[in-house]
Amino acid sequence: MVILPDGGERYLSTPLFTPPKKTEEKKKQLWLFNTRSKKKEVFTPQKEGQVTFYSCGPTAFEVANLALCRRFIVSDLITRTLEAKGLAVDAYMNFTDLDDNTIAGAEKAGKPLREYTEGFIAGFMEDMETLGVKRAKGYPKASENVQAMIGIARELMDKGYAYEKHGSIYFDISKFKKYGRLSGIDLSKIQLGKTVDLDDYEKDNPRDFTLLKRSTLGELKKGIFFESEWGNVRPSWHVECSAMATRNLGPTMDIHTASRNLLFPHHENEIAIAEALTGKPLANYWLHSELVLVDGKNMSSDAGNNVTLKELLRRGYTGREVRFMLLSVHYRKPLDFSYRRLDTARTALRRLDEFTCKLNCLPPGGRPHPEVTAFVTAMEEQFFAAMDDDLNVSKGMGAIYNFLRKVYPVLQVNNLDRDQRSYILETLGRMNTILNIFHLQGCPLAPDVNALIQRREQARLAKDWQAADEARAELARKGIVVIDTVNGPVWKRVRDAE
RNA sequence: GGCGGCGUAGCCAAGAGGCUAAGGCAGUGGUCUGCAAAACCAUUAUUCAUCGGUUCGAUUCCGAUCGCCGCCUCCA
Repeated sequence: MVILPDGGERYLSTPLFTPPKKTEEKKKQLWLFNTRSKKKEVFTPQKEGQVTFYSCGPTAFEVANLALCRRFIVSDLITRTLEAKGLAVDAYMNFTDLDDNTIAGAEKAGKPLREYTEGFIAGFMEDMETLGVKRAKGYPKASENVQAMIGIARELMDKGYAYEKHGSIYFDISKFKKYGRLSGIDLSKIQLGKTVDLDDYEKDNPRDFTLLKRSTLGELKKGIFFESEWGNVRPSWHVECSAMATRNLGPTMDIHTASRNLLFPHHENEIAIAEALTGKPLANYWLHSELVLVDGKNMSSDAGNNVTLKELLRRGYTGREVRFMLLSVHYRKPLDFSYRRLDTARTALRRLDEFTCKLNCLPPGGRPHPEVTAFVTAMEEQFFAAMDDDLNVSKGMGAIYNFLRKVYPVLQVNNLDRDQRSYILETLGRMNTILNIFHLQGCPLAPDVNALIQRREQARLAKDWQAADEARAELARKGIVVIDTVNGPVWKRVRDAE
């Protein structure tokens, strides 16, 4: 329930506050696009009030690029939206620290595997922090769950879903009838060997995938191997995710998410492994975010058009600006990255900051505006309705900008009282639990800064422009910009650290 | 070849069978201002890739065409 600063008598009679109960309930449901059904579905967790959530994590062998960042910002968006609805989210995200890439990378870097991957994991966590991504409950690592993976292979062998060949264990796709349902792939029409050098494998059927890979000589020498009844092996990516997801969240999780490019074959294989064992769906809702492009082409290190978050930070952009840019396109649409786009996000964000800053700096003594409270309520309603509609951030931002346009002129002439001001800030705060892009904290005036601002004001009153400009220059040296408004000066930091 | 997706103003981006096709950025005009910077206000698509069809009515549904993107069991 909304707390109305003036007691709300005036507004309680408006239609905003008297919607029929039923439609209100209906509106509050969260609709998510489920890849499995290719439709928006009402989200209902298995256990009331609780959500189990798994997100395919990064491989610890390269610095996170924007495509990866987007994936986790979307997963953060989902988590935060669920939490804003009062649900407790059990979120897990894995680290793939044991696979061809990490082993090859460590080899090339001349480092022990663990030391090599730990470096990337630490860098990744740093990136998530700068992007304002909430921490998951757990971050399982593939290398620390190998016994469970070997156990899965054993069980699949027992159930007749897997076979051994030359020391490697493969999953027999022909035994799993539901294979391909999530991605809608028709195995008989697939072009074999399109991206795989089939000569490297000894599978019965090229469509089968690896569960455990026989260790190579090089791996044995480095101690990267795990003993099993079939000899020394290491697990494949697919069995890793399957094991870590079910181990932490049970046979069926509410939501499994990652980006589109993992849909096939990875998620299909993950499902085959898990469901062959349990007979239960691996996840009730599959959510896939779209890719990040550069000039219309998929961003990847292979394509040579990689842009990392760290590179953007080096260029002076903030994590917040990157987050805002990545958030501003619907998650199921590709996002074409460009610096122009990032600059646009920066400008838009600056305008939002300007608003909250002015709101915070507003001198007391304003008079209540008759319509503002209704504007705020409308914005909040529209915003959360947009989020409930498959996380439509663009639409939600539209509600915010519309609000801004109505309220700015009011703010401009200080026609807001204290209660209205805090009502706006509280509402933005609620929306910010999802967006995490607003700067809502007040402008605490450091005494020396305050003194300078006062000195400048005195000088301006006395029309001593030279002294006024000196004070402004002094403030600039401290990284403070003063903006003169009809309500007096407003100040802000040139660059907010975050 | 198979599967999936996209094409809305200079750029970005929502939308949905019929109410003025949200909003952002840039542009233009104005207000404010000692200067400066910023900000605020106003304004910018007879039209939604093209061509057909369904319909009283489609940009929204269906079909075709053109263009672009992703995936097709290396790895992630």
